[in-house]
Amino acid sequence: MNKQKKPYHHGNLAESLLDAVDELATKFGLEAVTLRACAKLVGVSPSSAFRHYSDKRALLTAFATKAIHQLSDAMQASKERAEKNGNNPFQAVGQTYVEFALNKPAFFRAMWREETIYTNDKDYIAATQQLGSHLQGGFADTIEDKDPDNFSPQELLAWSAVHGLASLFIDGPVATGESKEKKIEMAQEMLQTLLPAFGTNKQ
Amino acid sequence: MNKQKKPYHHGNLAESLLDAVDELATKFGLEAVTLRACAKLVGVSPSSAFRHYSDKRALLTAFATKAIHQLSDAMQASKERAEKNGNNPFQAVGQTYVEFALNKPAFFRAMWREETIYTNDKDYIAATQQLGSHLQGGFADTIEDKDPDNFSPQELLAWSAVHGLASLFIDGPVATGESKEKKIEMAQEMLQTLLPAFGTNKQ
DNA sequence: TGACAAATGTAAACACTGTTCACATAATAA
DNA sequence: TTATTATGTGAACAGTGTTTACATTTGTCA
Repeated sequence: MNKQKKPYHHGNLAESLLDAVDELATKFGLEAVTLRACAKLVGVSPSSAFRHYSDKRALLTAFATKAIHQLSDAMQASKERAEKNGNNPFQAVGQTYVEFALNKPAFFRAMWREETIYTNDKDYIAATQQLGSHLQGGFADTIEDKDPDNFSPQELLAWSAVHGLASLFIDGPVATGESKEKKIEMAQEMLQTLLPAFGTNKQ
Repeated sequence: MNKQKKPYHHGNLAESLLDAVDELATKFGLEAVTLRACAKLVGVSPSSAFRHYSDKRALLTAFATKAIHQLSDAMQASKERAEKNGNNPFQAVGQTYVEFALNKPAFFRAMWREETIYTNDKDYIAATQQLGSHLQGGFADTIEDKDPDNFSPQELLAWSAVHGLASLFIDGPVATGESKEKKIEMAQEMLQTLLPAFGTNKQ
């Protein structure tokens, strides 16, 4: 009956609150994420959250930042895997982007919410820049332009295509009733169609 | 001093509430749209809204539907203008899509919010289908496939590209500090880059 | 060791939110 | 006219983010 008395101090509340956002957003959607529900889930009083985050918005910003890092890591891994197996990294990375949105829609939504996060937060900006560079990295073998600071029209097109498809899948009227596998297949076809726009028409 | 006594009945409260959502969303963002604020703006008690909308979510659904119709109309007009002037309707329609998001970000956001609107609402679905057909209409001269029921990979690519760019502009980290004109220019370049993906490489 | 300061968690309150319900008023139908 | 329906109201409800004064623990330095 290991009922040990709970200590007054939680230990690492800041991180645990992020986990609570994760769990609630995954289970009930982002709109259902409430400061009080997070606190209850962690087993702590609502006001304690404000010792670690100035705002609910700050908490969501931290969550968005974490989500972006997850996506970055997934893309990086996908790129390396493709290179090792001799596959086109562009296709692989693009597909990973869409797949992430399909698997974790609440995370994907949380990342891009001008109105509910602090988009000028230092860590958030750093995360988006890292994501951008990973995108460019994935494109590197397919798209020639490599100015590391600016996105070329081709790079912007590639990012827009996968980002748009992901958004249309999870929030738009595209393929609403279809299975996840079907959607991934559609993503592959779309990426295939996109290749000729990059001049070097390698497969 | 035309201070006439306000009648007990408003007249067309349902429509006026939509206007209130419009005004508040445009001024303060979608997150600031509150049922009570809408009611106050219209000059009516908060509970009266529930005579016309079962929910706040139903109100937002109606607003989203209206926004989609606006976008549809803008695209239709843009297509006709391009055809009359001998321009590429694809470029015109695509640019209109992005421009709409830039000019009315709150409207654009409101359209695609699985979690805050009833996406299975009859009118909402009808509006999205109309939008889809207008998109296909705009692509008609550029993209060969014309199955009216299903989006071909090329059509999906085209929609994803403009939708993604619009989303990245208003909610993402792309071209954050840039002017609207610069962004429209970027959109044009992106659409130009996209043309080779459609085989028939007409300008 | 002890005293004091900093960090971290709490309870109670605040204004605000969406929503409901009994009621008031107006428009319409019989 | 009367009865019925549609529309708007005021007061209440639970739930929200947030602040404030206070409690408890941890760390620091004599």
